[in-house]
Amino acid sequence: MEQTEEQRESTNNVQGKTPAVAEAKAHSYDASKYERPSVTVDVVMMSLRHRDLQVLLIKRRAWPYEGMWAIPGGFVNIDESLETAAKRELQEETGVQDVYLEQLYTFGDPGRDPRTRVITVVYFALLDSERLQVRAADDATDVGWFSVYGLPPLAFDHEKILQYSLERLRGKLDYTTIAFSLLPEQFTLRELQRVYEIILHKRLDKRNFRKKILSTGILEDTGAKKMEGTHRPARLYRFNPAAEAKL
Amino acid sequence: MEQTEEQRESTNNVQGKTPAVAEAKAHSYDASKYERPSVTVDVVMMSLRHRDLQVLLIKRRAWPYEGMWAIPGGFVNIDESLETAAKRELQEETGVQDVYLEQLYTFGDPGRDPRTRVITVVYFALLDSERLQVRAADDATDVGWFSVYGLPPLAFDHEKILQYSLERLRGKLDYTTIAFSLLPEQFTLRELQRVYEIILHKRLDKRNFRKKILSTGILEDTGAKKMEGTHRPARLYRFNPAAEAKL
DNA sequence: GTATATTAGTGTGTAAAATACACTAAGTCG
DNA sequence: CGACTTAGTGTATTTTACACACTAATATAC
Repeated sequence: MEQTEEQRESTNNVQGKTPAVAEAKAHSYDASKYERPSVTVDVVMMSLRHRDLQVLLIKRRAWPYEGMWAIPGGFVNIDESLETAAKRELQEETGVQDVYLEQLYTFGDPGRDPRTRVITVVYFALLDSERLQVRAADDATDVGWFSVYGLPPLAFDHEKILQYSLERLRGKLDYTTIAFSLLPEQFTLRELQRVYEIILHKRLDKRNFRKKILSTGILEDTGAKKMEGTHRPARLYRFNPAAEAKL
Repeated sequence: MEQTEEQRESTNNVQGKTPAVAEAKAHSYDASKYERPSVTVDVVMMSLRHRDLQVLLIKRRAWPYEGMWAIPGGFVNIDESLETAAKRELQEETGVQDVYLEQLYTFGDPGRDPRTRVITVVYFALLDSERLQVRAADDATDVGWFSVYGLPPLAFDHEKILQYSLERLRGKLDYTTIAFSLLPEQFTLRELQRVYEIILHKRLDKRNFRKKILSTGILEDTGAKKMEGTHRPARLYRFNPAAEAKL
Protein backbone atom coordinates (compact mmCIF):
# COMPACT_ATOMS: atom_id res chain seq x y z
CA MET A 1 0.00 0.00 0.00
CA GLU A 2 2.88 2.38 0.48
CA GLN A 3 4.42 1.61 -2.86
CA THR A 4 4.33 4.20 -5.56
CA GLU A 5 3.65 3.53 -9.17
CA GLU A 6 7.30 3.66 -10.04
CA GLN A 7 8.40 1.23 -7.40
CA ARG A 8 6.11 -1.41 -8.75
CA GLU A 9 7.16 -0.67 -12.25
CA SER A 10 10.70 -1.82 -11.78
CA THR A 11 9.43 -5.20 -10.67
CA ASN A 12 7.43 -5.40 -13.84
CA ASN A 13 10.23 -4.46 -16.15
CA VAL A 14 12.22 -7.49 -15.35
CA GLN A 15 9.49 -9.70 -16.63
CA GLY A 16 7.76 -7.79 -19.37
CA LYS A 17 10.23 -5.75 -21.28
CA THR A 18 13.22 -7.82 -22.13
CA PRO A 19 11.60 -10.63 -24.12
CA ALA A 20 9.76 -8.21 -26.39
CA VAL A 21 12.98 -6.46 -27.24
CA ALA A 22 14.79 -9.68 -27.91
CA GLU A 23 12.10 -10.90 -30.24
CA ALA A 24 12.05 -7.65 -32.15
CA LYS A 25 15.79 -7.70 -32.60
CA ALA A 26 15.75 -11.29 -33.79
CA HIS A 27 13.58 -10.17 -36.65
CA SER A 28 15.90 -7.28 -37.46
CA TYR A 29 13.31 -4.65 -36.65
CA ASP A 30 14.06 -1.44 -34.82
CA ALA A 31 13.57 -2.66 -31.29
CA SER A 32 12.43 0.70 -29.96
CA LYS A 33 9.57 0.79 -32.39
CA TYR A 34 7.87 -2.28 -31.10
CA GLU A 35 8.74 -2.03 -27.45
CA ARG A 36 5.71 -1.15 -25.40
CA PRO A 37 5.59 1.51 -22.77
CA SER A 38 4.36 0.77 -19.27
CA VAL A 39 1.00 2.25 -18.44
CA THR A 40 0.22 3.33 -14.93
CA VAL A 41 -2.56 5.20 -13.23
CA ASP A 42 -1.73 7.86 -10.67
CA VAL A 43 -4.40 9.27 -8.44
CA VAL A 44 -4.30 12.74 -6.98
CA MET A 45 -6.44 12.45 -3.85
CA MET A 46 -7.47 15.70 -2.27
CA SER A 47 -9.48 16.39 0.81
CA LEU A 48 -10.18 19.15 3.27
CA ARG A 49 -8.35 18.62 6.52
CA HIS A 50 -7.97 21.18 9.27
CA ARG A 51 -9.49 23.86 7.06
CA ASP A 52 -6.87 23.28 4.43
CA LEU A 53 -6.84 21.64 1.00
CA GLN A 54 -4.56 18.65 1.31
CA VAL A 55 -3.25 15.95 -0.95
CA LEU A 56 -2.18 12.41 -0.13
CA LEU A 57 1.44 11.64 -0.92
CA ILE A 58 3.69 8.64 -0.54
CA LYS A 59 7.34 8.66 0.34
CA ARG A 60 9.61 6.90 -2.11
CA ARG A 61 11.98 4.33 -0.68
CA ALA A 62 14.06 3.55 -3.74
CA TRP A 63 15.86 5.11 -6.64
CA PRO A 64 15.03 7.34 -8.38
CA TYR A 65 13.89 10.24 -6.21
CA GLU A 66 14.50 8.18 -3.09
CA GLY A 67 13.14 9.88 -0.02
CA MET A 68 10.99 12.29 -1.98
CA TRP A 69 7.24 12.42 -1.95
CA ALA A 70 5.12 11.23 -4.83
CA ILE A 71 1.53 10.83 -5.98
CA PRO A 72 0.31 7.27 -5.36
CA GLY A 73 -0.21 5.09 -8.39
CA GLY A 74 0.15 1.65 -9.87
CA PHE A 75 -0.06 -0.46 -12.96
CA VAL A 76 -3.15 -0.89 -15.01
CA ASN A 77 -4.04 -4.55 -15.21
CA ILE A 78 -4.57 -5.84 -18.70
CA ASP A 79 -8.24 -6.54 -18.15
CA GLU A 80 -9.36 -3.60 -16.07
CA SER A 81 -10.46 -0.18 -17.23
CA LEU A 82 -8.43 2.91 -16.39
CA GLU A 83 -11.12 4.06 -14.04
CA THR A 84 -11.24 0.71 -12.29
CA ALA A 85 -7.49 0.88 -11.80
CA ALA A 86 -7.87 4.35 -10.31
CA LYS A 87 -10.59 3.15 -7.95
CA ARG A 88 -8.41 0.27 -6.89
CA GLU A 89 -5.59 2.68 -6.04
CA LEU A 90 -7.98 4.81 -4.10
CA GLN A 91 -9.25 1.83 -2.18
CA GLU A 92 -5.74 0.65 -1.40
CA GLU A 93 -4.56 4.00 -0.14
CA THR A 94 -7.55 5.32 1.70
CA GLY A 95 -10.04 2.50 2.05
CA VAL A 96 -12.65 4.85 0.64
CA GLN A 97 -15.08 4.09 -2.17
CA ASP A 98 -17.68 6.10 -4.05
CA VAL A 99 -15.81 9.33 -4.25
CA TYR A 100 -15.64 11.96 -6.94
CA LEU A 101 -13.22 10.74 -9.56
CA GLU A 102 -12.32 12.19 -12.93
CA GLN A 103 -9.58 11.71 -15.42
CA LEU A 104 -7.19 14.64 -15.40
CA TYR A 105 -4.51 14.23 -18.02
CA THR A 106 -2.07 11.73 -19.43
CA PHE A 107 1.62 12.37 -19.01
CA GLY A 108 4.00 10.44 -21.15
CA ASP A 109 7.21 12.28 -21.89
CA PRO A 110 10.00 9.76 -22.53
CA GLY A 111 12.27 11.33 -19.96
CA ARG A 112 9.89 11.55 -17.04
CA ASP A 113 11.05 8.30 -15.47
CA PRO A 114 14.77 7.58 -15.78
CA ARG A 115 14.28 3.81 -15.72
CA THR A 116 11.87 3.12 -18.55
CA ARG A 117 9.14 4.61 -20.63
CA VAL A 118 6.10 5.17 -18.48
CA ILE A 119 2.86 6.66 -19.63
CA THR A 120 0.72 7.61 -16.70
CA VAL A 121 -2.95 8.43 -16.82
CA VAL A 122 -3.64 10.74 -13.94
CA TYR A 123 -6.96 10.71 -12.14
CA PHE A 124 -8.18 13.24 -9.67
CA ALA A 125 -10.25 12.32 -6.62
CA LEU A 126 -12.01 14.39 -4.01
CA LEU A 127 -12.69 12.78 -0.66
CA ASP A 128 -15.33 13.67 1.85
CA SER A 129 -13.45 15.04 4.83
CA GLU A 130 -15.67 13.34 7.37
CA ARG A 131 -15.28 9.75 6.26
CA LEU A 132 -11.58 10.31 6.06
CA GLN A 133 -11.06 11.21 9.71
CA VAL A 134 -11.55 7.56 10.61
CA ARG A 135 -8.36 6.59 8.91
CA ALA A 136 -6.38 9.60 10.10
CA ALA A 137 -4.47 7.50 12.62
CA ASP A 138 -3.27 5.46 9.69
CA ASP A 139 -0.91 8.24 8.67
CA ALA A 140 2.02 6.15 9.70
CA THR A 141 5.52 6.16 8.34
CA ASP A 142 5.53 7.01 4.68
CA VAL A 143 2.06 8.15 3.76
CA GLY A 144 1.10 11.70 4.50
CA TRP A 145 -1.32 14.49 3.84
CA PHE A 146 0.18 17.78 2.66
CA SER A 147 -1.29 21.19 2.11
CA VAL A 148 -1.40 22.02 -1.58
CA TYR A 149 -0.17 25.44 -0.54
CA GLY A 150 3.00 24.08 1.04
CA LEU A 151 4.20 21.02 -0.79
CA PRO A 152 7.43 19.18 -0.08
CA PRO A 153 9.85 18.49 -2.95
CA LEU A 154 8.17 15.99 -5.25
CA ALA A 155 9.44 13.13 -7.37
CA PHE A 156 9.14 12.98 -11.16
CA ASP A 157 6.91 15.61 -12.75
CA HIS A 158 4.50 15.36 -9.87
CA GLU A 159 4.64 19.02 -8.93
CA LYS A 160 3.37 19.91 -12.38
CA ILE A 161 0.61 17.35 -12.00
CA LEU A 162 -0.56 18.79 -8.70
CA GLN A 163 -0.43 22.28 -10.14
CA TYR A 164 -2.65 21.16 -12.95
CA SER A 165 -5.03 19.37 -10.57
CA LEU A 166 -5.54 22.53 -8.62
CA GLU A 167 -6.24 24.53 -11.76
CA ARG A 168 -8.81 22.01 -12.89
CA LEU A 169 -10.47 21.99 -9.51
CA ARG A 170 -10.72 25.77 -9.44
CA GLY A 171 -11.95 25.94 -12.98
CA LYS A 172 -14.75 23.52 -12.30
CA LEU A 173 -15.86 25.00 -9.02
CA ASP A 174 -18.54 27.31 -10.25
CA TYR A 175 -20.11 25.41 -13.08
CA THR A 176 -20.20 21.98 -11.49
CA THR A 177 -21.20 20.45 -8.18
CA ILE A 178 -17.68 19.30 -7.49
CA ALA A 179 -17.45 21.15 -4.19
CA PHE A 180 -20.11 19.00 -2.57
CA SER A 181 -17.92 15.93 -2.84
CA LEU A 182 -15.59 17.40 -0.25
CA LEU A 183 -18.36 17.67 2.31
CA PRO A 184 -20.41 15.12 4.23
CA GLU A 185 -24.00 14.56 3.21
CA GLN A 186 -25.27 17.37 5.41
CA PHE A 187 -23.49 20.67 5.81
CA THR A 188 -24.05 24.31 6.62
CA LEU A 189 -23.81 27.12 4.13
CA ARG A 190 -20.79 28.45 5.96
CA GLU A 191 -19.04 25.15 5.55
CA LEU A 192 -19.77 25.16 1.84
CA GLN A 193 -18.47 28.69 1.58
CA ARG A 194 -15.32 27.61 3.35
CA VAL A 195 -14.78 24.92 0.72
CA TYR A 196 -14.91 27.55 -1.99
CA GLU A 197 -12.65 29.88 -0.06
CA ILE A 198 -10.02 27.26 0.61
CA ILE A 199 -9.95 26.08 -2.98
CA LEU A 200 -9.97 29.52 -4.54
CA HIS A 201 -7.62 30.73 -1.84
CA LYS A 202 -9.48 33.96 -1.29
CA ARG A 203 -12.29 35.37 0.83
CA LEU A 204 -15.83 35.46 -0.48
CA ASP A 205 -18.64 37.76 0.54
CA LYS A 206 -21.05 35.91 2.77
CA ARG A 207 -24.28 37.46 1.52
CA ASN A 208 -23.46 37.22 -2.16
CA PHE A 209 -22.30 33.65 -1.77
CA ARG A 210 -25.49 32.54 -0.03
CA LYS A 211 -27.65 34.42 -2.50
CA LYS A 212 -25.98 32.79 -5.45
CA ILE A 213 -26.00 29.24 -4.11
CA LEU A 214 -29.57 29.39 -2.83
CA SER A 215 -30.87 30.94 -6.05
CA THR A 216 -29.80 27.87 -8.00
CA GLY A 217 -32.12 25.70 -5.91
CA ILE A 218 -29.42 23.11 -5.68
CA LEU A 219 -29.62 22.92 -1.91
CA GLU A 220 -32.33 21.36 0.16
CA ASP A 221 -32.98 22.44 3.74
CA THR A 222 -32.92 19.34 5.95
CA GLY A 223 -34.77 21.09 8.73
CA ALA A 224 -32.02 20.08 11.12
CA LYS A 225 -29.54 22.45 12.66
CA LYS A 226 -25.93 22.11 13.52
CA MET A 227 -24.96 23.28 16.98
CA GLU A 228 -21.32 23.57 17.77
CA GLY A 229 -19.64 26.11 19.96
CA THR A 230 -21.18 28.92 21.88
CA HIS A 231 -23.20 30.64 19.23
CA ARG A 232 -26.26 30.56 17.02
CA PRO A 233 -26.77 27.16 15.36
CA ALA A 234 -26.71 26.91 11.56
CA ARG A 235 -29.15 25.26 9.21
CA LEU A 236 -28.06 22.00 7.70
CA TYR A 237 -28.50 21.61 3.97
CA ARG A 238 -28.25 18.69 1.65
CA PHE A 239 -27.26 18.62 -2.01
CA ASN A 240 -30.23 18.06 -4.29
CA PRO A 241 -28.96 16.11 -7.30
CA ALA A 242 -32.27 16.62 -9.10
CA ALA A 243 -31.42 20.29 -9.55
CA GLU A 244 -27.93 19.62 -10.81
CA ALA A 245 -28.49 21.29 -14.16
CA LYS A 246 -29.06 24.67 -12.55
CA LEU A 247 -25.45 25.35 -11.82
CA MET B 1 -1.22 6.96 -44.51
CA GLU B 2 -4.61 5.39 -44.87
CA GLN B 3 -4.05 2.95 -42.06
CA THR B 4 -5.88 3.46 -38.84
CA GLU B 5 -4.42 2.94 -35.43
CA GLU B 6 -6.04 -0.42 -35.11
CA GLN B 7 -4.76 -1.82 -38.35
CA ARG B 8 -1.21 -1.19 -37.32
CA GLU B 9 -1.84 -2.65 -33.95
CA SER B 10 -2.47 -6.13 -35.19
CA THR B 11 0.93 -6.15 -36.86
CA ASN B 12 2.49 -5.18 -33.60
CA ASN B 13 0.78 -7.79 -31.53
CA VAL B 14 2.45 -10.62 -33.31
CA GLN B 15 5.83 -9.43 -32.19
CA GLY B 16 5.35 -7.78 -28.85
CA LYS B 17 2.72 -9.57 -26.91
CA THR B 18 3.41 -13.26 -27.03
CA PRO B 19 6.88 -13.40 -25.47
CA ALA B 20 5.87 -11.34 -22.46
CA VAL B 21 2.95 -13.62 -21.78
CA ALA B 22 5.07 -16.71 -22.16
CA GLU B 23 7.63 -15.39 -19.72
CA ALA B 24 5.01 -14.49 -17.18
CA LYS B 25 3.44 -17.92 -17.40
CA ALA B 26 6.79 -19.63 -17.01
CA HIS B 27 7.11 -17.94 -13.65
CA SER B 28 3.62 -18.99 -12.64
CA TYR B 29 2.36 -15.44 -12.47
CA ASP B 30 -1.05 -14.37 -13.62
CA ALA B 31 -0.25 -13.61 -17.22
CA SER B 32 -2.86 -10.89 -17.53
CA LYS B 33 -1.27 -8.94 -14.75
CA TYR B 34 2.02 -8.43 -16.47
CA GLU B 35 0.90 -8.21 -20.05
CA ARG B 36 1.19 -4.68 -21.33
CA PRO B 37 -1.51 -2.82 -23.20
CA SER B 38 -0.79 -1.19 -26.52
CA VAL B 39 -0.72 2.57 -26.49
CA THR B 40 -1.86 4.55 -29.47
CA VAL B 41 -2.52 8.18 -30.21
CA ASP B 42 -5.62 9.15 -32.14
CA VAL B 43 -6.00 12.63 -33.53
CA VAL B 44 -9.31 14.32 -34.09
CA MET B 45 -8.60 16.83 -36.85
CA MET B 46 -11.23 19.45 -37.42
CA SER B 47 -11.42 22.23 -39.91
CA LEU B 48 -13.92 24.57 -41.49
CA ARG B 49 -14.78 23.52 -45.00
CA HIS B 50 -17.64 24.89 -47.07
CA ARG B 51 -18.97 26.80 -44.07
CA ASP B 52 -19.22 23.61 -42.05
CA LEU B 53 -17.25 22.10 -39.19
CA GLN B 54 -15.70 18.95 -40.55
CA VAL B 55 -13.55 16.15 -39.25
CA LEU B 56 -11.04 13.97 -41.05
CA LEU B 57 -11.87 10.27 -41.01
CA ILE B 58 -10.31 7.15 -42.45
CA LYS B 59 -12.10 4.15 -43.84
CA ARG B 60 -11.20 0.84 -42.25
CA ARG B 61 -10.22 -1.94 -44.59
CA ALA B 62 -10.00 -4.83 -42.16
CA TRP B 63 -11.72 -6.48 -39.28
CA PRO B 64 -13.04 -5.24 -36.94
CA TYR B 65 -15.42 -2.55 -38.13
CA GLU B 66 -14.36 -3.17 -41.72
CA GLY B 67 -15.71 -0.54 -44.04
CA MET B 68 -16.57 1.86 -41.25
CA TRP B 69 -15.00 5.23 -40.69
CA ALA B 70 -12.54 5.91 -37.91
CA ILE B 71 -10.42 8.64 -36.38
CA PRO B 72 -6.84 8.40 -37.67
CA GLY B 73 -4.21 7.24 -35.22
CA GLY B 74 -1.13 5.17 -34.69
CA PHE B 75 1.30 3.72 -32.22
CA VAL B 76 3.39 5.77 -29.89
CA ASN B 77 7.05 5.02 -30.45
CA ILE B 78 8.93 4.10 -27.33
CA ASP B 79 11.13 7.18 -27.47
CA GLU B 80 8.74 9.88 -28.59
CA SER B 81 6.38 11.97 -26.50
CA LEU B 82 2.63 11.65 -26.86
CA GLU B 83 2.46 15.06 -28.44
CA THR B 84 5.19 14.22 -30.91
CA ALA B 85 3.28 11.11 -31.90
CA ALA B 86 0.17 13.22 -32.42
CA LYS B 87 2.09 15.69 -34.57
CA ARG B 88 3.47 12.85 -36.61
CA GLU B 89 -0.04 11.57 -37.24
CA LEU B 90 -1.14 15.02 -38.24
CA GLN B 91 1.75 15.39 -40.62
CA GLU B 92 1.08 12.00 -42.16
CA GLU B 93 -2.59 12.64 -42.72
CA THR B 94 -2.70 16.27 -43.73
CA GLY B 95 0.86 17.39 -44.38
CA VAL B 96 0.17 20.31 -42.09
CA GLN B 97 2.38 21.46 -39.24
CA ASP B 98 2.08 24.12 -36.55
CA VAL B 99 -1.58 23.74 -35.88
CA TYR B 100 -3.54 24.01 -32.68
CA LEU B 101 -3.14 20.74 -30.81
CA GLU B 102 -4.28 19.71 -27.36
CA GLN B 103 -4.71 16.50 -25.48
CA LEU B 104 -8.35 15.59 -25.14
CA TYR B 105 -8.81 12.43 -23.13
CA THR B 106 -7.50 8.91 -22.77
CA PHE B 107 -9.80 6.03 -23.58
CA GLY B 108 -8.86 2.61 -22.35
CA ASP B 109 -11.80 0.35 -21.68
CA PRO B 110 -10.74 -3.28 -22.08
CA GLY B 111 -13.54 -4.03 -24.52
CA ARG B 112 -13.12 -1.12 -26.89
CA ASP B 113 -11.00 -3.08 -29.35
CA PRO B 114 -11.99 -6.74 -29.78
CA ARG B 115 -8.46 -7.82 -30.69
CA THR B 116 -6.35 -6.69 -27.78
CA ARG B 117 -6.12 -4.17 -25.03
CA VAL B 118 -5.57 -0.73 -26.51
CA ILE B 119 -5.24 2.45 -24.56
CA THR B 120 -5.57 5.44 -26.80
CA VAL B 121 -4.60 8.97 -25.94
CA VAL B 122 -6.77 11.23 -28.03
CA TYR B 123 -5.53 14.58 -29.27
CA PHE B 124 -7.59 17.28 -30.82
CA ALA B 125 -6.33 19.47 -33.66
CA LEU B 126 -7.75 22.49 -35.40
CA LEU B 127 -6.57 23.25 -38.90
CA ASP B 128 -6.56 26.55 -40.72
CA SER B 129 -9.09 26.16 -43.52
CA GLU B 130 -6.99 28.03 -46.04
CA ARG B 131 -3.82 25.98 -45.89
CA LEU B 132 -5.92 22.87 -46.13
CA GLN B 133 -7.48 23.66 -49.49
CA VAL B 134 -4.20 22.79 -51.13
CA ARG B 135 -4.58 19.17 -50.21
CA ALA B 136 -8.27 18.99 -50.98
CA ALA B 137 -7.64 17.04 -54.17
CA ASP B 138 -5.93 14.46 -52.00
CA ASP B 139 -9.28 13.28 -50.69
CA ALA B 140 -8.90 10.06 -52.57
CA THR B 141 -10.28 6.66 -51.83
CA ASP B 142 -10.49 6.11 -48.11
CA VAL B 143 -9.81 9.42 -46.43
CA GLY B 144 -12.61 11.89 -46.15
CA TRP B 145 -13.89 14.99 -44.46
CA PHE B 146 -17.26 14.73 -42.76
CA SER B 147 -19.50 17.29 -41.17
CA VAL B 148 -19.62 16.84 -37.41
CA TYR B 149 -23.35 17.39 -37.77
CA GLY B 150 -23.82 14.43 -40.08
CA LEU B 151 -21.38 11.68 -39.23
CA PRO B 152 -21.32 8.25 -40.84
CA PRO B 153 -21.36 5.16 -38.61
CA LEU B 154 -18.05 5.08 -36.80
CA ALA B 155 -15.77 2.27 -35.65
CA PHE B 156 -14.93 1.55 -32.01
CA ASP B 157 -15.98 4.23 -29.51
CA HIS B 158 -15.14 6.94 -31.99
CA GLU B 159 -18.55 8.53 -32.02
CA LYS B 160 -18.22 9.18 -28.30
CA ILE B 161 -14.79 10.66 -28.88
CA LEU B 162 -16.04 13.08 -31.52
CA GLN B 163 -18.93 14.05 -29.30
CA TYR B 164 -16.50 14.87 -26.55
CA SER B 165 -14.25 16.81 -28.93
CA LEU B 166 -17.10 19.02 -29.95
CA GLU B 167 -18.04 19.70 -26.34
CA ARG B 168 -14.50 20.65 -25.50
CA LEU B 169 -14.27 22.93 -28.51
CA ARG B 170 -17.49 24.70 -27.61
CA GLY B 171 -16.52 25.02 -23.99
CA LYS B 172 -13.24 26.67 -24.84
CA LEU B 173 -14.57 29.04 -27.46
CA ASP B 174 -15.21 32.04 -25.31
CA TYR B 175 -12.38 31.98 -22.87
CA THR B 176 -9.57 31.05 -25.20
CA THR B 177 -8.31 32.10 -28.62
CA ILE B 178 -8.99 28.68 -30.07
CA ALA B 179 -11.25 30.02 -32.82
CA PHE B 180 -8.42 31.88 -34.51
CA SER B 181 -6.64 28.64 -35.31
CA LEU B 182 -9.40 27.78 -37.76
CA LEU B 183 -8.80 30.95 -39.76
CA PRO B 184 -5.93 32.18 -41.92
CA GLU B 185 -3.68 34.90 -40.57
CA GLN B 186 -5.93 37.68 -41.81
CA PHE B 187 -9.69 37.54 -41.66
CA THR B 188 -12.78 39.69 -41.46
CA LEU B 189 -14.99 40.04 -38.43
CA ARG B 190 -17.79 38.35 -40.30
CA GLU B 191 -15.58 35.36 -40.96
CA LEU B 192 -14.70 35.14 -37.29
CA GLN B 193 -18.35 35.37 -36.37
CA ARG B 194 -19.07 32.57 -38.78
CA VAL B 195 -16.53 30.37 -36.99
CA TYR B 196 -18.37 30.91 -33.73
CA GLU B 197 -21.73 30.33 -35.34
CA ILE B 198 -20.70 27.09 -36.99
CA ILE B 199 -19.13 25.70 -33.84
CA LEU B 200 -21.90 26.76 -31.50
CA HIS B 201 -24.44 25.82 -34.14
CA LYS B 202 -26.54 28.92 -33.60
CA ARG B 203 -26.85 32.46 -34.89
CA LEU B 204 -25.14 35.32 -33.12
CA ASP B 205 -26.08 38.97 -33.12
CA LYS B 206 -23.72 40.89 -35.40
CA ARG B 207 -23.43 44.06 -33.35
CA ASN B 208 -23.03 42.35 -30.01
CA PHE B 209 -20.46 39.98 -31.40
CA ARG B 210 -18.33 42.75 -32.85
CA LYS B 211 -18.62 44.83 -29.73
CA LYS B 212 -17.48 41.98 -27.55
CA ILE B 213 -14.55 40.88 -29.67
CA LEU B 214 -13.27 44.38 -30.35
CA SER B 215 -13.55 45.41 -26.69
CA THR B 216 -11.03 42.73 -25.75
CA GLY B 217 -8.42 44.40 -27.94
CA ILE B 218 -7.36 41.01 -29.19
CA LEU B 219 -7.71 42.02 -32.82
CA GLU B 220 -5.45 44.28 -34.80
CA ASP B 221 -6.66 46.13 -37.87
CA THR B 222 -4.32 45.34 -40.75
CA GLY B 223 -5.46 48.38 -42.73
CA ALA B 224 -6.19 46.10 -45.66
CA LYS B 225 -9.63 45.25 -46.92
CA LYS B 226 -11.10 42.14 -48.35
CA MET B 227 -13.11 42.57 -51.52
CA GLU B 228 -15.15 39.67 -52.71
CA GLY B 229 -18.46 39.76 -54.46
CA THR B 230 -20.52 42.74 -55.38
CA HIS B 231 -20.72 44.61 -52.11
CA ARG B 232 -18.92 46.71 -49.57
CA PRO B 233 -15.45 45.36 -48.73
CA ALA B 234 -14.67 44.29 -45.17
CA ARG B 235 -11.74 45.22 -42.96
CA LEU B 236 -9.11 42.56 -42.49
CA TYR B 237 -7.98 41.90 -38.95
CA ARG B 238 -5.15 39.95 -37.46
CA PHE B 239 -4.96 38.16 -34.12
CA ASN B 240 -2.78 40.04 -31.65
CA PRO B 241 -1.15 37.42 -29.41
CA ALA B 242 0.16 40.12 -27.09
CA ALA B 243 -3.39 40.75 -25.91
CA GLU B 244 -4.15 37.10 -25.35
CA ALA B 245 -4.82 37.49 -21.64
CA LYS B 246 -7.80 39.75 -22.28
CA LEU B 247 -10.13 36.96 -23.31
C1' DG C 1 -30.67 36.38 34.75
C1' DT C 2 -28.11 39.45 32.44
C1' DA C 3 -24.05 40.85 30.02
C1' DT C 4 -20.64 39.10 26.72
C1' DA C 5 -18.80 36.56 23.09
C1' DT C 6 -19.40 34.20 18.79
C1' DT C 7 -21.17 32.78 14.56
C1' DA C 8 -25.74 32.61 11.59
C1' DG C 9 -28.53 34.99 8.81
C1' DT C 10 -30.57 38.83 6.01
C1' DG C 11 -31.42 43.28 1.80
C1' DT C 12 -30.47 47.14 -0.99
C1' DG C 13 -28.17 50.18 -4.01
C1' DT C 14 -24.64 50.49 -7.75
C1' DA C 15 -21.80 49.07 -11.50
C1' DA C 16 -20.91 45.99 -15.17
C1' DA C 17 -22.21 42.82 -18.61
C1' DA C 18 -25.50 40.66 -21.75
C1' DT C 19 -29.15 41.22 -24.82
C1' DA C 20 -32.46 42.95 -28.23
C1' DC C 21 -32.97 45.57 -32.09
C1' DA C 22 -32.77 48.66 -37.46
C1' DC C 23 -30.66 51.73 -40.23
C1' DT C 24 -26.67 53.80 -43.17
C1' DA C 25 -22.22 52.85 -45.94
C1' DA C 26 -19.56 51.04 -49.69
C1' DG C 27 -18.93 48.41 -53.13
C1' DT C 28 -20.61 45.71 -58.09
C1' DC C 29 -23.42 45.08 -61.95
C1' DG C 30 -26.96 45.93 -65.41
C1' DC D 1 -28.02 55.79 -61.61
C1' DG D 2 -30.91 52.28 -59.53
C1' DA D 3 -30.89 47.71 -57.56
C1' DC D 4 -28.56 44.44 -54.97
C1' DT D 5 -25.61 42.73 -51.37
C1' DT D 6 -22.83 42.57 -47.37
C1' DA D 7 -20.14 45.80 -43.94
C1' DG D 8 -20.52 48.57 -40.28
C1' DT D 9 -22.55 51.26 -36.36
C1' DG D 10 -25.41 52.85 -31.16
C1' DT D 11 -28.79 52.87 -27.61
C1' DA D 12 -32.05 51.36 -24.26
C1' DT D 13 -33.28 47.38 -21.23
C1' DT D 14 -32.52 43.46 -18.52
C1' DT D 15 -29.66 40.57 -15.95
C1' DT D 16 -25.85 39.60 -13.22
C1' DA D 17 -21.99 40.80 -10.15
C1' DC D 18 -20.38 43.35 -6.41
C1' DA D 19 -19.96 46.18 -2.21
C1' DC D 20 -21.46 46.77 2.24
C1' DA D 21 -23.56 46.48 8.06
C1' DC D 22 -26.78 45.20 11.15
C1' DT D 23 -29.95 41.75 13.85
C1' DA D 24 -30.67 36.76 15.57
C1' DA D 25 -29.66 32.77 18.30
C1' DT D 26 -27.02 30.17 21.14
C1' DA D 27 -23.36 29.21 25.32
C1' DT D 28 -20.86 30.82 29.04
C1' DA D 29 -19.23 33.68 32.86
C1' DC D 30 -20.45 36.39 36.37
